Parts: sequence; structure tokens; C-alpha cells
Amino acid sequence: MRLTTEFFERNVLEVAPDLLGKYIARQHGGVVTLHRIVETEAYCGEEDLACHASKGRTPRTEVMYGRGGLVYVYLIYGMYHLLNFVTAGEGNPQAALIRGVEGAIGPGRVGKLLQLDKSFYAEDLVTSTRIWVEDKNEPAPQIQTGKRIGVDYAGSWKNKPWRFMAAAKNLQPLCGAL
DNA sequence: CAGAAGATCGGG
DNA sequence: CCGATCTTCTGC
Repeated sequence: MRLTTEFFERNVLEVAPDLLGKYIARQHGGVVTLHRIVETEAYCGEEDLACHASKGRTPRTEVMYGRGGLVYVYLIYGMYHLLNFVTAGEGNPQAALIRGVEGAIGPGRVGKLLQLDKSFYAEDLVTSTRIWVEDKNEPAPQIQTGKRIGVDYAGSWKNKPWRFMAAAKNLQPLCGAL
């Protein structure tokens, strides 16, 4: 089933790890493809110097101030569209960066695989027919954390363990046999 | 208005 | 290690 507003309107530090093991659904010409999320990062409001919203409200960061469940896409290095899901409620600029799905490890590769562009800015994951998130009700994967990538400029915020990775495979069913 | 740097990636 | 490629923000 499709994830709804309630899932996204929580603190990004809960949403980002919860996204692991969920599936990004992407529709092209009537065909829907599912991509399992395996890596995310949390960006946590104006205080977080690594978060784009630390610059305040601008045309680019505006969507982060909106409702949870909106898409925040932006172009980086002139060639990669990075995908983020806005979390928390209105006025609280948080977002979860999708760093990796199965078949595309790395935020730039995710955007390329999903064929994203600026037209996805502020797309609504709750109602869109182009992109949304599916929960297959699978057991939560084992989660590993680490420091966020590429944010060395963010002072003490660079060391926050806000990068979340799912184990390559869910070994849960095997446990009973061991 | 010019300049610099960026939540990256791939090739040499 | 560097180039690609362009948007966004900053400073003068």
C-alpha cells in the first residue's frame, strides 16, 4: 500500500530509517517499477548546517517548509537530480535524501535511474501518479548508521550519524533455522 | 553582476 | 585526481 501523509509527517530521524526496505514506485507509460530503498540520509531543519534550509527560506528550499510527503528535487554539480522526501509538518524544514536503491547506489545514480528532473519539485507522494512510496509490509531490514557524505563544511553537524543503510539482504527468515 | 562552490560520478 | 555542467548564493 502507498505510504500516506502520516508516515512522512514525523521527525526525519524517524522517517529516514523507516524508509529503508520500502519501495519507490515510478510510473512510465502505464508501467510501474518498484525500487527498494537501501540508503537514506536525514537533513534536519534550519539549525542543521548541512541542510539546505540552514540558508533559510528561498525559492529552492521553499518546498521543505511544506507538508511532509512532498518531493524535494534539486540539481547538483550541473548534472545530477537528487531525490529527497520532505518530512515533518508545515514550517519545519526537514527532508530525507534517497542515497541508494537496489540497482542504483549513490544519490546521483538514483535520480538517473528514476529519470527525475525539475518537474518533480514539490510533487506530492500521496497523490502523484508518477512517483510514490509503497510499503509491502515486509519485516524491517537490519539498519546500519554512519556519518553523512559530502558535508564536511557543516561544522559539528558533519559528524551526526544520520546516514542510514539497510543490510544487503534480510536474513530474518533464516534465524529460526540456526 | 561576477565568481565560487556544491548532499556527485566516471574516467585516466 | 580532475573535468563535466549549471543552479544558487554571496559579495562588491
